[in-house]
Amino acid sequence: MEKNNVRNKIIGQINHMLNYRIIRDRRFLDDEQLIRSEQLTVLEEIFNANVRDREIKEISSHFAPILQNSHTSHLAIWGKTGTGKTLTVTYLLNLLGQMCKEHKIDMRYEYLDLSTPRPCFRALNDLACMLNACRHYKKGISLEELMGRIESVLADYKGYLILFIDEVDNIRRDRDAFLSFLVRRLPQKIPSRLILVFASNRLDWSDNLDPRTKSFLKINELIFQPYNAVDLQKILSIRVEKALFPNVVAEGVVPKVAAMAGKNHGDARKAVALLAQSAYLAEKAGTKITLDLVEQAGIDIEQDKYISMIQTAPTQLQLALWSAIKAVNSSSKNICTTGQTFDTYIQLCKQTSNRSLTARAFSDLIAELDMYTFLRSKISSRGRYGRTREISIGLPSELEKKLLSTIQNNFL
DNA sequence: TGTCCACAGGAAATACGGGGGT
DNA sequence: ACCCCCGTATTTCCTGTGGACA
Repeated sequence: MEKNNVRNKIIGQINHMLNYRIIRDRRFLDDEQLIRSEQLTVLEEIFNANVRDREIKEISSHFAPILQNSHTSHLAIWGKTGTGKTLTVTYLLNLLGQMCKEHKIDMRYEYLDLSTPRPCFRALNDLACMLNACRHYKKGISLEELMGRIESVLADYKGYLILFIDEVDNIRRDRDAFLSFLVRRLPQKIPSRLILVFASNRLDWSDNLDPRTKSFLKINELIFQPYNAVDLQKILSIRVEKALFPNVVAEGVVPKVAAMAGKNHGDARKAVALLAQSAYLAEKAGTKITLDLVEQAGIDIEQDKYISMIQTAPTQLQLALWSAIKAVNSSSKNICTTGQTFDTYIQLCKQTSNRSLTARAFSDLIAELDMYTFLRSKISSRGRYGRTREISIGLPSELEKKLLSTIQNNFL
């Protein structure tokens, strides 16, 4: 009996799902899953919708001289994440590559992705690998040696060499060494005509640079503005068309998604993520994508952000949040002081056999949690009862519970 | 008006750890 | 393999502070 019930339920659910399919091709809701050529197709459609016109114009006119066999300067690109720097430049350089082929001009282009921070050594090593100069080394090879190898593989190449360095500001430590190699040394050692393209999401990345290096970079600057709501709508419509079945999107959904993403940072990736989550919810609920679902998706994403942030946070920060939640909940007024929280923290450290930090360090942790809005803390003076932070948790209780259980799981 | 609470938060000292040089 | 160096995390030490209370 029981079994049959379950069976029927499952079958019913599956049938229901089949009738209410929303997502046709999930991959188009997540760029990571698209292969290069598909990414470029999507991008082409976006460009066709007149998005990023100004930037495209600038970049192409910057590189145009190559086709007449004359030289052009380096290029620095600035823009926040999700403004399409990487894709746009990659696309244009590919195109340029084809055009050069047609014009029988030697052009080679390499893309160095520094989206995860790494020291000078790694960056150079990666660059060398891309140029087929050597394999990956952990260590045991000097910077000098690496540079030498890079130079020697390029020794015979006389055409244009375009190096696109993405997220330059991610080089820790001797950024100067890396850059001055690229900017000052490399051009002198190799016969090719070197054009550097730097991308970064910090406007000030070139500020604390060796002035000599800086002056060698006769840099042309180009700024990618965040997408506005209109651009985002165009981008989203393309995704809707590719990823979803027809007629599953309610009136006004796309503008709403665009508006929500635009209000934040104009980050296209976030907009697409929001659409994806809405679609997922709709499929689960067996309805069209409605405005309410978009709203819910926004909340989900927001909450996920908190949870993944705390999950990847250092253990001490997790403990601090745990103790803050615990202390606040056990207090009568839902407010407690730094001292109370710290006491709770010490207990928790004992329980979970973790080393505990000093009150001073703990106070910094609280400040950090406050900064990331995991909690509220405001300094208040209680006269002879001292001066302290009044700590309270400002999160929705559902999220608070989720956070708490995530943290606790980490300490099992 | 002075005292004193219970911390905040700055500065300097010190511990730590990973990676480079030899 | 070993040592050194440097950036970061944490500790130590310290000065500052607003208002209740006597």
